[in-house]
Amino acid sequence: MTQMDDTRKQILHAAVERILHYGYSKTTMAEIAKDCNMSAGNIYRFFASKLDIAEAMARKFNEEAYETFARIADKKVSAADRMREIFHYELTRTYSAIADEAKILEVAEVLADERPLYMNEKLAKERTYLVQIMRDGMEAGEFRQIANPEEVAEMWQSALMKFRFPQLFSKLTLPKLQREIDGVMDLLLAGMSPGATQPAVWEGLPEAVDPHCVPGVEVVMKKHLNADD
Amino acid sequence: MTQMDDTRKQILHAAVERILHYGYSKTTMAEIAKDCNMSAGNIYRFFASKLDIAEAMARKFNEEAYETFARIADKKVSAADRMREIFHYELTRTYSAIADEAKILEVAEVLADERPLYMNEKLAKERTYLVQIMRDGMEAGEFRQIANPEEVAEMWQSALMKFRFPQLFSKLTLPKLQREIDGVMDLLLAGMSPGATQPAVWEGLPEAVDPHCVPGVEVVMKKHLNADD
DNA sequence: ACGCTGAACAATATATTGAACGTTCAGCAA
DNA sequence: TTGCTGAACGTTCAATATATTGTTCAGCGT
Repeated sequence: MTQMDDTRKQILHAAVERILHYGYSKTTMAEIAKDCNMSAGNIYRFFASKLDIAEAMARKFNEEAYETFARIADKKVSAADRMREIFHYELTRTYSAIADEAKILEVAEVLADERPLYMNEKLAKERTYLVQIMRDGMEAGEFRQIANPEEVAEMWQSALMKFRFPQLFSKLTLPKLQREIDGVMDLLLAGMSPGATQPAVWEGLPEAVDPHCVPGVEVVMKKHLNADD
Repeated sequence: MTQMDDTRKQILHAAVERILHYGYSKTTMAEIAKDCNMSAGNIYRFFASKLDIAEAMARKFNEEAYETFARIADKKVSAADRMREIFHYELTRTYSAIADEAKILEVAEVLADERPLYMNEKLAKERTYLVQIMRDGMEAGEFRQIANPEEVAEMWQSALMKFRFPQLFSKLTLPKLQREIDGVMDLLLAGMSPGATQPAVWEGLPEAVDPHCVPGVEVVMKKHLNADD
């Protein structure tokens, strides 16, 4: 049904055009429809909601990243450098995208708010590449043996969370962010080096039972958290 | 001038009482004043602003933490366990405080918003203890030699940022947060183990010049960022 | 002099209202 | 039947007016 697909693409194209120029909240379904010479109601035969248009926009934006991840993961350089390049690439890519097209930030914010599962999906997809690189590194003797690469990949993502939407989390400049992300990755990589010894299991406090258990979804707050130098 | 100090304490006490019950924005200077049998104007002889009362409240709350940090740093257990305990303690402490007194969250939010430098000060103070423990660990041969402990301490804080105000950043339960923070710390500690080799300096992309440079202050956003099964 | 009040002021928050918006769907057209 | 429209609905948004609040300070009492 290429007719349907074409119309979808047309709508998405018109929406991206407007959203990049006026922002997500300032572009209306009626305007997108007018750009496509159709009624607002008709858009709903192609997208279930305005949010779905934003998600499609993000998917398009991220496809490029997945391709790059795949290319980086297959590079013939050290696994450490590939790990670094993945996160460096993603940091620079999102930072510049937002710097160039400031209105993208609003889309990211809305999606982070309303589509947490999509964010999750993206993290999961990224992890497959991290795991692949880690296995390579283990095989090559560059990394120590890691029992649970999938879990360690999650820890990398956790430790590097604040670099994921640079302008949402901090007002640091790109060079500063790059130096900081490198610093963290230096430690993480050292922790995976062959000589590194996994620390003894820590007998922490007894696991507290949490009465305020809202399963599943992470939430992130807005505005200043700390300052720098 | 103990008279002055007493009045300050009285005001702070009344403010804390009200803020814990009604929240920061819902308690007015006039109400605090009435509780102290004085006029609102008089409060300003003891606190420069309402925000300063919130900051004093946080300082009081955090003093307890610094004492604990000092006690942990001097413990006769492995440096690794001390590092872990510092962050574990802080995570549990802030998590429970907010779980018990939900209104504290608003104070944290306001301060993070309006007093970034105070947050910074807190991080700097925490780092002195981290550095002390790291030096201990190096001396004991438990950690590898680290050229710049102050910088590595910053990287720890960066990697563990999301655990600092647990309920602001995520809706994960405390047990889940604890498992995740332990996972990240496992990696960081392995990276400081004597056998760990610091990765070769990474020749990253040429340092991009950032036109959107807002020096100094970090900003953090609100709401959902990702989800977790 | 000193400590404090309470009126006054500017800034912020709250309430209200009308318009605009996302979304649905009965019905028209092909 | 199928594809689409445009009116209708409930919600959200923006603008305005109103009230509260944080903050200041002239002046009063001690």
